[in-house]
Amino acid sequence: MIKLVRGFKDILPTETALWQYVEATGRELLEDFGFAELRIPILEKTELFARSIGAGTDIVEKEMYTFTDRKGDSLTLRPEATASVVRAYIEHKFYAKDPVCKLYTIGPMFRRERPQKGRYRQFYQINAEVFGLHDPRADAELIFLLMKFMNRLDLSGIVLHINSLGCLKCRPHFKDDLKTFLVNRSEQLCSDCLRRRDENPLRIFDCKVPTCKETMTDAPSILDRLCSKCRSHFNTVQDALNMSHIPYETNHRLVRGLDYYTRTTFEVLAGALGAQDAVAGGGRYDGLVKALGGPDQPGVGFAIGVDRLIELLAGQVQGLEKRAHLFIAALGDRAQDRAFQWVQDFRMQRFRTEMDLEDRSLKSQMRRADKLEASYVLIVGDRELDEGAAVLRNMTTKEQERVPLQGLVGFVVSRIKTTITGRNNEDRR
RNA sequence: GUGGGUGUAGCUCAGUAGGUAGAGCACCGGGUUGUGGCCCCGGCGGUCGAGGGUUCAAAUCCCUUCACUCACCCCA
Repeated sequence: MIKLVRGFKDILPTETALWQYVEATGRELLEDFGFAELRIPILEKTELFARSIGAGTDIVEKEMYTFTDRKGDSLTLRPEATASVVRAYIEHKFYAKDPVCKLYTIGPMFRRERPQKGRYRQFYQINAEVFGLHDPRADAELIFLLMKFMNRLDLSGIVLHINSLGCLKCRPHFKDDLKTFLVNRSEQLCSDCLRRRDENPLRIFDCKVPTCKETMTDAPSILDRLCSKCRSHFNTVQDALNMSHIPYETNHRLVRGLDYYTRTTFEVLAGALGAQDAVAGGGRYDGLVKALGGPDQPGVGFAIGVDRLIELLAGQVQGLEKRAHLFIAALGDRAQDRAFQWVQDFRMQRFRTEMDLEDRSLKSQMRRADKLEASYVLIVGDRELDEGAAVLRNMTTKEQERVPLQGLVGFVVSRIKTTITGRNNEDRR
Protein backbone atom coordinates (compact mmCIF):
# COMPACT_ATOMS: atom_id res chain seq x y z
CA MET A 1 0.00 0.00 0.00
CA ILE A 2 1.25 3.46 -0.85
CA LYS A 3 1.01 5.68 2.16
CA LEU A 4 1.13 9.34 3.00
CA VAL A 5 4.43 11.15 2.85
CA ARG A 6 5.89 11.65 6.31
CA GLY A 7 4.72 14.84 7.96
CA PHE A 8 1.84 15.29 5.53
CA LYS A 9 -1.76 14.55 6.32
CA ASP A 10 -5.23 14.19 4.89
CA ILE A 11 -7.86 16.47 6.27
CA LEU A 12 -10.79 14.12 6.56
CA PRO A 13 -14.46 14.75 5.75
CA THR A 14 -15.24 14.75 9.47
CA GLU A 15 -12.87 17.68 9.93
CA THR A 16 -13.43 19.79 6.84
CA ALA A 17 -16.55 21.52 8.16
CA LEU A 18 -14.44 23.04 10.92
CA TRP A 19 -11.75 24.08 8.45
CA GLN A 20 -14.31 25.74 6.24
CA TYR A 21 -15.79 27.52 9.21
CA VAL A 22 -12.41 28.84 10.35
CA GLU A 23 -11.47 30.00 6.88
CA ALA A 24 -14.84 31.61 6.28
CA THR A 25 -14.77 33.62 9.51
CA GLY A 26 -11.21 34.65 8.70
CA ARG A 27 -12.16 35.86 5.26
CA GLU A 28 -15.18 37.69 6.56
CA LEU A 29 -13.23 39.55 9.22
CA LEU A 30 -10.28 40.37 6.98
CA GLU A 31 -12.54 41.81 4.34
CA ASP A 32 -14.34 43.91 6.95
CA PHE A 33 -10.93 45.33 7.81
CA GLY A 34 -10.31 46.22 4.18
CA PHE A 35 -8.11 43.34 3.10
CA ALA A 36 -8.35 41.79 -0.34
CA GLU A 37 -7.40 38.23 -1.15
CA LEU A 38 -4.25 37.53 -3.11
CA ARG A 39 -3.57 34.01 -4.34
CA ILE A 40 0.08 33.27 -4.74
CA PRO A 41 1.85 30.21 -6.11
CA ILE A 42 3.22 27.43 -3.97
CA LEU A 43 6.56 27.47 -5.73
CA GLU A 44 9.04 30.34 -5.95
CA LYS A 45 12.65 30.84 -6.90
CA THR A 46 14.80 29.73 -4.00
CA GLU A 47 16.56 33.06 -3.95
CA LEU A 48 13.38 34.86 -2.88
CA PHE A 49 13.29 33.01 0.43
CA ALA A 50 17.02 33.09 0.97
CA ARG A 51 17.01 36.86 0.62
CA SER A 52 13.91 37.64 2.62
CA ILE A 53 13.89 35.10 5.45
CA GLY A 54 17.65 35.25 5.80
CA ALA A 55 20.35 32.91 4.56
CA GLY A 56 21.49 32.02 8.06
CA THR A 57 18.09 31.11 9.47
CA ASP A 58 17.08 27.53 10.24
CA ILE A 59 14.23 27.73 7.77
CA VAL A 60 16.49 28.50 4.86
CA GLU A 61 19.44 26.47 6.05
CA LYS A 62 17.78 23.16 6.69
CA GLU A 63 14.02 23.16 6.38
CA MET A 64 13.17 24.03 2.80
CA TYR A 65 11.97 21.70 0.09
CA THR A 66 14.33 22.82 -2.64
CA PHE A 67 14.95 21.19 -6.00
CA THR A 68 16.33 22.01 -9.39
CA ASP A 69 13.82 21.88 -12.21
CA ARG A 70 14.55 20.64 -15.69
CA LYS A 71 16.02 23.93 -16.79
CA GLY A 72 18.36 24.09 -13.85
CA ASP A 73 16.51 26.73 -11.84
CA SER A 74 16.52 26.28 -8.10
CA LEU A 75 12.92 26.31 -6.89
CA THR A 76 11.46 25.81 -3.45
CA LEU A 77 8.10 25.04 -1.94
CA ARG A 78 7.19 28.14 0.02
CA PRO A 79 8.01 27.86 3.74
CA GLU A 80 6.01 31.01 4.53
CA ALA A 81 3.86 33.51 2.69
CA THR A 82 5.26 36.97 3.31
CA ALA A 83 8.10 36.66 0.83
CA SER A 84 5.72 35.77 -1.98
CA VAL A 85 3.25 38.48 -1.08
CA VAL A 86 6.01 41.07 -1.11
CA ARG A 87 7.25 39.71 -4.41
CA ALA A 88 3.77 40.05 -5.91
CA TYR A 89 3.35 43.52 -4.41
CA ILE A 90 6.51 44.64 -6.15
CA GLU A 91 5.97 42.73 -9.37
CA HIS A 92 2.46 44.10 -9.96
CA LYS A 93 3.41 47.57 -8.71
CA PHE A 94 0.54 47.71 -6.25
CA TYR A 95 2.27 50.68 -4.59
CA ALA A 96 1.76 52.76 -7.73
CA LYS A 97 -2.03 52.55 -7.57
CA ASP A 98 -2.26 53.14 -3.84
CA PRO A 99 0.62 53.41 -1.40
CA VAL A 100 -1.49 51.69 1.24
CA CYS A 101 -2.24 48.10 0.40
CA LYS A 102 -3.82 45.37 2.53
CA LEU A 103 -3.61 41.79 1.33
CA TYR A 104 -4.44 38.40 2.73
CA THR A 105 -3.77 34.91 1.54
CA ILE A 106 -4.72 31.43 2.73
CA GLY A 107 -2.93 28.24 1.90
CA PRO A 108 -0.35 25.58 2.65
CA MET A 109 3.29 26.11 3.57
CA PHE A 110 6.07 23.54 3.58
CA ARG A 111 8.93 22.97 5.96
CA ARG A 112 10.93 19.79 6.30
CA GLU A 113 11.13 19.52 10.07
CA ARG A 114 10.74 16.47 12.25
CA PRO A 115 6.96 16.13 12.67
CA GLN A 116 5.39 16.33 16.09
CA LYS A 117 2.23 17.59 17.74
CA GLY A 118 1.20 20.80 16.00
CA ARG A 119 4.00 20.56 13.47
CA TYR A 120 3.55 19.14 10.01
CA ARG A 121 5.64 19.39 6.89
CA GLN A 122 2.65 20.82 5.08
CA PHE A 123 0.71 23.21 7.25
CA TYR A 124 -1.81 25.94 6.56
CA GLN A 125 -1.66 29.62 7.26
CA ILE A 126 -3.96 32.58 7.06
CA ASN A 127 -1.71 35.46 6.24
CA ALA A 128 -2.31 39.22 6.38
CA GLU A 129 0.04 41.95 5.24
CA VAL A 130 -0.26 45.76 5.29
CA PHE A 131 2.04 47.83 3.13
CA GLY A 132 2.71 51.54 3.09
CA LEU A 133 1.94 52.50 6.69
CA HIS A 134 4.65 53.69 9.09
CA ASP A 135 2.17 54.57 11.80
CA PRO A 136 2.35 52.34 14.89
CA ARG A 137 -1.41 52.24 14.96
CA ALA A 138 -1.22 50.05 11.87
CA ASP A 139 0.60 47.50 14.01
CA ALA A 140 -2.00 47.79 16.73
CA GLU A 141 -4.86 47.52 14.29
CA LEU A 142 -3.44 44.31 12.89
CA ILE A 143 -3.05 42.86 16.37
CA PHE A 144 -6.59 43.97 17.15
CA LEU A 145 -7.83 42.14 14.07
CA LEU A 146 -5.93 39.03 15.05
CA MET A 147 -7.33 38.98 18.57
CA LYS A 148 -10.87 39.63 17.32
CA PHE A 149 -10.48 36.63 15.09
CA MET A 150 -9.53 34.50 18.09
CA ASN A 151 -12.53 35.90 19.99
CA ARG A 152 -14.90 35.19 17.20
CA LEU A 153 -13.79 31.58 17.17
CA ASP A 154 -14.41 31.54 20.90
CA LEU A 155 -10.85 30.55 21.73
CA SER A 156 -9.92 30.67 25.36
CA GLY A 157 -6.64 30.21 27.17
CA ILE A 158 -4.55 32.23 24.77
CA VAL A 159 -2.11 35.02 25.53
CA LEU A 160 -0.68 37.77 23.38
CA HIS A 161 3.01 38.60 23.70
CA ILE A 162 4.49 41.70 22.13
CA ASN A 163 7.99 43.03 21.82
CA SER A 164 10.08 45.42 19.80
CA LEU A 165 13.23 44.32 18.07
CA GLY A 166 14.37 47.84 17.32
CA CYS A 167 15.54 49.02 13.96
CA LEU A 168 18.74 48.77 11.97
CA LYS A 169 20.14 51.66 14.00
CA CYS A 170 19.53 50.47 17.54
CA ARG A 171 19.52 46.71 17.21
CA PRO A 172 23.24 46.41 16.37
CA HIS A 173 24.08 48.32 19.56
CA PHE A 174 21.95 45.96 21.55
CA LYS A 175 23.58 42.94 19.96
CA ASP A 176 26.97 44.31 20.98
CA ASP A 177 25.75 44.83 24.54
CA LEU A 178 24.45 41.31 24.60
CA LYS A 179 27.69 39.90 23.33
CA THR A 180 29.72 41.69 25.96
CA PHE A 181 27.31 40.42 28.59
CA LEU A 182 27.81 36.87 27.36
CA VAL A 183 31.51 37.01 26.77
CA ASN A 184 32.58 35.67 30.14
CA ARG A 185 29.62 33.40 30.72
CA SER A 186 30.59 30.55 28.43
CA GLU A 187 30.34 27.95 31.20
CA GLN A 188 26.67 28.75 31.84
CA LEU A 189 25.58 28.33 28.22
CA CYS A 190 24.66 25.15 26.37
CA SER A 191 26.56 24.19 23.25
CA ASP A 192 23.83 25.52 20.96
CA CYS A 193 23.84 28.87 22.66
CA LEU A 194 27.62 29.14 22.41
CA ARG A 195 27.23 28.81 18.68
CA ARG A 196 24.36 31.30 18.66
CA ARG A 197 26.41 33.83 20.60
CA ASP A 198 28.35 34.61 17.47
CA GLU A 199 25.75 33.96 14.82
CA ASN A 200 22.57 35.41 16.28
CA PRO A 201 22.77 36.17 19.99
CA LEU A 202 19.11 37.24 20.19
CA ARG A 203 18.08 33.63 19.76
CA ILE A 204 19.58 32.71 23.13
CA PHE A 205 16.50 34.28 24.71
CA ASP A 206 14.48 31.46 23.20
CA CYS A 207 16.56 28.65 24.69
CA LYS A 208 14.76 26.34 27.08
CA VAL A 209 17.82 24.87 28.77
CA PRO A 210 17.47 25.83 32.47
CA THR A 211 21.01 27.15 32.89
CA CYS A 212 20.65 29.35 29.82
CA LYS A 213 17.32 30.67 31.04
CA GLU A 214 18.93 31.36 34.39
CA THR A 215 21.81 33.35 33.00
CA MET A 216 19.56 35.26 30.63
CA THR A 217 17.44 36.63 33.47
CA ASP A 218 20.18 39.18 34.11
CA ALA A 219 20.78 39.88 30.44
CA PRO A 220 20.14 43.35 29.08
CA SER A 221 16.70 43.94 27.60
CA ILE A 222 16.22 45.21 24.09
CA LEU A 223 13.41 47.36 25.37
CA ASP A 224 15.91 49.40 27.41
CA ARG A 225 18.12 49.96 24.41
CA LEU A 226 15.64 51.15 21.79
CA CYS A 227 16.42 54.40 20.04
CA SER A 228 13.99 57.22 20.65
CA LYS A 229 12.03 56.61 17.46
CA CYS A 230 11.62 52.91 18.15
CA ARG A 231 10.80 53.67 21.76
CA SER A 232 7.94 55.99 20.88
CA HIS A 233 6.73 53.65 18.15
CA PHE A 234 6.47 50.83 20.66
CA ASN A 235 4.77 53.09 23.21
CA THR A 236 2.15 54.11 20.71
CA VAL A 237 1.46 50.48 19.83
CA GLN A 238 0.87 49.76 23.49
CA ASP A 239 -1.30 52.81 23.97
CA ALA A 240 -3.45 51.80 21.04
CA LEU A 241 -3.82 48.27 22.39
CA ASN A 242 -4.78 49.64 25.77
CA MET A 243 -7.40 51.89 24.24
CA SER A 244 -8.82 48.92 22.37
CA HIS A 245 -8.88 46.84 25.56
CA ILE A 246 -6.67 44.16 24.11
CA PRO A 247 -4.81 42.40 26.92
CA TYR A 248 -1.15 41.65 26.26
CA GLU A 249 2.18 41.01 27.90
CA THR A 250 5.36 42.68 26.82
CA ASN A 251 8.05 40.06 26.51
CA HIS A 252 11.52 41.32 25.72
CA ARG A 253 12.61 37.71 25.13
CA LEU A 254 10.26 37.30 22.20
CA VAL A 255 12.62 36.85 19.29
CA ARG A 256 11.44 35.71 15.93
CA GLY A 257 13.22 33.36 13.60
CA LEU A 258 13.02 35.40 10.45
CA ASP A 259 15.60 38.06 9.78
CA TYR A 260 13.31 40.62 8.22
CA TYR A 261 11.48 41.73 11.34
CA THR A 262 11.98 45.25 12.70
CA ARG A 263 10.35 47.00 15.64
CA THR A 264 7.04 45.39 16.63
CA THR A 265 6.83 41.63 16.87
CA PHE A 266 4.07 39.59 18.46
CA GLU A 267 2.92 36.05 19.07
CA VAL A 268 -0.29 34.43 20.23
CA LEU A 269 0.40 31.46 22.47
CA ALA A 270 -1.92 28.67 23.59
CA GLY A 271 -0.74 26.53 26.45
CA ALA A 272 -3.11 23.71 25.55
CA LEU A 273 -1.12 22.98 22.41
CA GLY A 274 1.93 21.50 24.06
CA ALA A 275 5.43 22.30 22.89
CA GLN A 276 4.38 23.93 19.63
CA ASP A 277 2.28 26.59 21.28
CA ALA A 278 2.40 29.51 18.85
CA VAL A 279 -0.96 29.84 17.09
CA ALA A 280 -0.09 33.05 15.34
CA GLY A 281 2.82 35.39 15.00
CA GLY A 282 3.95 38.41 13.10
CA GLY A 283 5.53 41.79 13.12
CA ARG A 284 6.84 44.74 11.20
CA TYR A 285 9.32 44.44 8.37
CA ASP A 286 10.17 47.92 7.19
CA GLY A 287 13.21 47.11 5.10
CA LEU A 288 11.96 44.03 3.31
CA VAL A 289 10.20 45.54 0.31
CA LYS A 290 13.25 47.58 -0.55
CA ALA A 291 15.59 44.67 0.03
CA LEU A 292 13.63 42.67 -2.51
CA GLY A 293 13.98 45.37 -5.13
CA GLY A 294 10.85 47.42 -4.49
CA PRO A 295 10.32 50.95 -3.27
CA ASP A 296 11.15 51.82 0.32
CA GLN A 297 7.71 50.95 1.65
CA PRO A 298 7.12 49.68 5.16
CA GLY A 299 5.16 46.53 5.97
CA VAL A 300 3.47 44.74 8.88
CA GLY A 301 1.88 41.33 8.85
CA PHE A 302 0.93 38.20 10.67
CA ALA A 303 0.42 34.51 10.03
CA ILE A 304 -2.10 32.27 11.75
CA GLY A 305 -1.34 28.57 12.04
CA VAL A 306 -4.63 27.06 10.98
CA ASP A 307 -3.74 23.48 11.91
CA ARG A 308 -2.99 24.55 15.46
CA LEU A 309 -6.11 26.65 15.63
CA ILE A 310 -8.19 23.68 14.52
CA GLU A 311 -6.52 21.55 17.14
CA LEU A 312 -7.58 24.02 19.82
CA LEU A 313 -11.13 24.23 18.51
CA ALA A 314 -11.48 20.47 18.32
CA GLY A 315 -10.49 20.37 21.98
CA GLN A 316 -13.25 22.80 22.88
CA VAL A 317 -16.33 20.86 21.93
CA GLN A 318 -18.45 22.92 19.63
CA GLY A 319 -21.18 21.63 17.41
CA LEU A 320 -21.46 23.18 14.03
CA GLU A 321 -25.07 23.56 13.13
CA LYS A 322 -26.33 20.96 10.73
CA ARG A 323 -28.86 21.58 8.00
CA ALA A 324 -32.13 19.74 8.23
CA HIS A 325 -32.49 17.13 5.57
CA LEU A 326 -34.65 14.46 4.12
CA PHE A 327 -34.44 10.75 3.49
CA ILE A 328 -36.74 8.95 1.10
CA ALA A 329 -37.50 5.34 1.93
CA ALA A 330 -38.92 3.65 -1.14
CA LEU A 331 -40.24 0.09 -1.28
CA GLY A 332 -40.49 -1.81 -4.53
CA ASP A 333 -39.51 -0.94 -8.09
CA ARG A 334 -42.36 1.43 -8.83
CA ALA A 335 -41.74 3.49 -5.71
CA GLN A 336 -38.00 3.44 -6.23
CA ASP A 337 -38.40 4.94 -9.67
CA ARG A 338 -40.64 7.71 -8.40
CA ALA A 339 -38.37 8.35 -5.43
CA PHE A 340 -35.34 8.62 -7.66
CA GLN A 341 -37.00 11.52 -9.50
CA TRP A 342 -38.10 13.18 -6.27
CA VAL A 343 -34.64 13.00 -4.75
CA GLN A 344 -33.25 15.00 -7.65
CA ASP A 345 -36.14 17.47 -7.43
CA PHE A 346 -35.57 18.05 -3.72
CA ARG A 347 -31.90 18.58 -4.30
CA MET A 348 -32.67 21.17 -6.96
CA GLN A 349 -34.76 22.91 -4.29
CA ARG A 350 -31.55 23.02 -2.20
CA PHE A 351 -32.67 20.31 0.12
CA ARG A 352 -30.07 17.79 1.14
CA THR A 353 -31.82 14.54 0.27
CA GLU A 354 -30.80 10.91 0.30
CA MET A 355 -32.33 7.58 -0.59
CA ASP A 356 -31.20 3.99 -0.61
CA LEU A 357 -30.54 2.87 -4.15
CA GLU A 358 -30.56 -0.79 -3.23
CA ASP A 359 -34.03 -2.12 -2.64
CA ARG A 360 -33.69 -2.97 1.02
CA SER A 361 -36.16 -3.54 3.81
CA LEU A 362 -37.90 -0.58 5.34
CA LYS A 363 -36.20 -1.39 8.57
CA SER A 364 -32.73 -1.08 7.14
CA GLN A 365 -33.70 2.05 5.24
CA MET A 366 -34.96 3.60 8.46
CA ARG A 367 -31.74 2.64 10.16
CA ARG A 368 -29.83 4.34 7.44
CA ALA A 369 -31.98 7.45 7.70
CA ASP A 370 -31.26 7.52 11.39
CA LYS A 371 -27.55 7.11 10.88
CA LEU A 372 -27.53 9.95 8.38
CA GLU A 373 -29.39 12.01 10.98
CA ALA A 374 -32.23 12.79 8.62
CA SER A 375 -34.75 15.09 10.20
CA TYR A 376 -37.56 13.79 7.97
CA VAL A 377 -38.26 10.55 6.20
CA LEU A 378 -40.64 10.26 3.31
CA ILE A 379 -42.02 6.72 3.10
CA VAL A 380 -43.50 5.45 -0.12
CA GLY A 381 -44.40 1.95 -1.28
CA ASP A 382 -46.99 0.31 -3.50
CA ARG A 383 -49.66 1.03 -0.93
CA GLU A 384 -48.94 4.78 -0.99
CA LEU A 385 -48.76 4.87 -4.76
CA ASP A 386 -52.17 3.23 -5.00
CA GLU A 387 -53.68 5.54 -2.41
CA GLY A 388 -52.11 8.64 -3.98
CA ALA A 389 -50.41 9.83 -0.77
CA ALA A 390 -47.03 9.19 0.81
CA VAL A 391 -46.12 9.27 4.48
CA LEU A 392 -43.93 12.01 5.91
CA ARG A 393 -42.33 11.16 9.24
CA ASN A 394 -40.77 13.72 11.53
CA MET A 395 -37.85 11.85 13.04
CA THR A 396 -37.60 13.91 16.19
CA THR A 397 -41.28 14.07 17.11
CA LYS A 398 -42.14 10.74 15.44
CA GLU A 399 -45.27 12.37 14.03
CA GLN A 400 -46.41 11.10 10.66
CA GLU A 401 -48.74 12.71 8.18
CA ARG A 402 -49.99 11.90 4.71
CA VAL A 403 -48.84 14.03 1.82
CA PRO A 404 -50.51 13.87 -1.60
CA LEU A 405 -48.39 12.59 -4.47
CA GLN A 406 -49.57 15.42 -6.65
CA GLY A 407 -47.27 18.40 -6.05
CA LEU A 408 -45.43 16.35 -3.47
CA VAL A 409 -42.05 18.06 -3.65
CA GLY A 410 -43.44 21.58 -3.23
CA PHE A 411 -45.70 20.46 -0.44
CA VAL A 412 -42.97 18.73 1.53
CA VAL A 413 -40.56 21.63 1.10
CA SER A 414 -43.01 24.16 2.49
CA ARG A 415 -44.07 21.73 5.20
CA ILE A 416 -40.53 21.29 6.46
CA LYS A 417 -39.77 24.98 6.20
CA THR A 418 -42.74 25.97 8.32
CA THR A 419 -42.19 23.25 10.89
CA ILE A 420 -38.63 24.32 11.52
CA THR A 421 -39.25 27.67 13.14
CA GLY A 422 -36.68 29.82 14.85
CA ARG A 423 -33.12 28.87 14.07
CA ASN A 424 -31.67 30.31 10.95
CA ASN A 425 -32.48 27.54 8.60
CA GLU A 426 -34.33 29.97 6.39
CA ASP A 427 -31.46 32.15 5.42
CA ARG A 428 -29.15 29.22 5.07
CA ARG A 429 -30.63 28.16 1.86
C1' G B 1 19.57 15.65 12.79
C1' U B 2 19.14 13.47 18.33
C1' G B 3 16.32 10.89 22.16
C1' G B 4 11.85 8.37 24.58
C1' G B 5 7.15 5.74 23.73
C1' U B 6 4.06 2.75 20.50
C1' G B 7 2.87 -0.69 16.19
C1' U B 8 -2.56 -7.11 16.82
C1' A B 9 -9.77 -6.48 12.82
C1' G B 10 -12.23 -0.10 9.88
C1' C B 11 -11.67 2.19 15.34
C1' U B 12 -10.19 1.47 20.80
C1' C B 13 -7.51 -2.30 22.79
C1' A B 14 -6.88 -7.58 25.33
C1' G B 15 -3.63 -11.64 24.39
C1' U B 16 4.33 -13.88 28.53
C1' A B 17 6.16 -20.05 32.04
C1' G B 18 6.48 -19.78 22.85
C1' G B 19 1.34 -24.23 20.94
C1' U B 20 -0.79 -21.44 13.95
C1' A B 21 -5.43 -14.98 17.55
C1' G B 22 -9.91 -12.43 21.01
C1' A B 23 -13.39 -8.44 23.02
C1' G B 24 -16.07 -3.90 22.62
C1' C B 25 -17.51 -0.39 19.04
C1' A B 26 -18.44 0.04 13.75
C1' C B 27 -20.48 -2.46 9.40
C1' C B 28 -24.28 -6.14 7.15
C1' G B 29 -28.56 -9.18 8.22
C1' G B 30 -32.43 -11.19 11.41
C1' G B 31 -35.78 -10.94 15.82
C1' U B 32 -40.93 -6.97 14.10
C1' U B 33 -44.07 -10.70 6.54
C1' G B 34 -43.88 -1.91 5.94
C1' U B 35 -41.15 2.09 10.52
C1' G B 36 -34.93 4.47 13.21
C1' G B 37 -32.27 5.14 18.15
C1' C B 38 -32.50 0.65 23.21
C1' C B 39 -32.20 -4.74 23.66
C1' C B 40 -31.21 -9.89 21.85
C1' C B 41 -29.15 -13.27 18.00
C1' G B 42 -26.12 -14.18 13.84
C1' G B 43 -22.59 -12.74 10.02
C1' C B 44 -18.47 -10.10 7.72
C1' G B 45 -13.66 -8.80 8.91
C1' G B 46 -6.62 -9.93 10.81
C1' U B 47 0.19 -10.66 5.76
C1' C B 48 -0.30 -9.94 14.53
C1' G B 49 4.16 -2.96 10.80
C1' A B 50 8.06 -5.36 7.39
C1' G B 51 12.40 -8.63 6.70
C1' G B 52 15.57 -12.21 8.77
C1' G B 53 17.08 -15.63 12.81
C1' U B 54 16.33 -19.34 17.03
C1' U B 55 12.66 -23.48 17.55
C1' C B 56 9.09 -29.36 16.04
C1' A B 57 6.27 -24.71 16.84
C1' A B 58 6.91 -17.31 17.31
C1' A B 59 1.93 -11.93 18.06
C1' U B 60 5.15 -13.77 22.21
C1' C B 61 12.49 -14.74 22.23
C1' C B 62 16.90 -12.34 19.24
C1' C B 63 18.68 -9.03 15.17
C1' U B 64 17.64 -5.46 11.36
C1' U B 65 14.37 -2.10 9.26
C1' C B 66 10.06 0.99 8.55
C1' A B 67 6.05 3.79 10.27
C1' C B 68 3.43 6.54 13.87
C1' U B 69 3.86 9.55 18.18
C1' C B 70 5.93 12.86 21.92
C1' A B 71 10.09 15.80 23.21
C1' C B 72 14.82 18.44 21.86
C1' C B 73 15.63 21.88 17.88
C1' C B 74 12.72 25.45 15.32
C1' C B 75 8.32 27.96 14.43
C1' A B 76 2.51 28.96 12.46
